[in-house]
Amino acid sequence: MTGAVLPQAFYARSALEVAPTLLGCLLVRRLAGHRLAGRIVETEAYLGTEDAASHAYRGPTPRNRAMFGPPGHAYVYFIYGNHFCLNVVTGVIGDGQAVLIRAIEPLEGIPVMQARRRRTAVTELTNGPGKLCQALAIDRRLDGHDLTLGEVLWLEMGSPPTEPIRSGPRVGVRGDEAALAAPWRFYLAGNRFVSR
DNA sequence: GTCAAGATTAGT
DNA sequence: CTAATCTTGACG
Repeated sequence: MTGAVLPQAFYARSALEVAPTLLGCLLVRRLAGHRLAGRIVETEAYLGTEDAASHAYRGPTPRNRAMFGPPGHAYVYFIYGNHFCLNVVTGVIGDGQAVLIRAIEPLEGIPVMQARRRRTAVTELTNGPGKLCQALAIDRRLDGHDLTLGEVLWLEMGSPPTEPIRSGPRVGVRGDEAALAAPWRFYLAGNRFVSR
């Protein structure tokens, strides 16, 4: 059903299954009475303690504790002194798996997003993990938030994407050779809101 | 306490 | 290509 809030069962699978399945789903933010929403066009899967590129690689810490919690919750972290990134936790408690939302196609509340990002052109509004968090006012306060409640921040079922799904190596990661080579980035081919 | 690195972005 | 910017986590 299009528009239905994604239930916990959706997230309770491997990040490698969830990441491509999220493409075409809606990311929705309720902010001061506005509904801000966009279609997910790019994701990356991060596994647990066996994935050298994952924040979960060295086990639980105060920062990544949400990753080891229940699926369907948000993991939001701060990076490079300026930016927040949004993940959805997948698998089962203790796995440390998550999917990074890297880009969305803005659909609803675009003027509000533009105001938050100093009138950025629509194509540059949410085509990156840090950019979409700024546009949707996602920060540390939403770390650990339950995305299945349908309040404040959640995901909804969308129409199946018309664009083909592509995959490739993850962007900007460090780690061993296996982590660098793993094709765990998923995106909609030809969509202009995919990051660059 | 100290320090290096970071799942990025904007600007030259 | 490089600077910005500051939190985190490892080490001691």
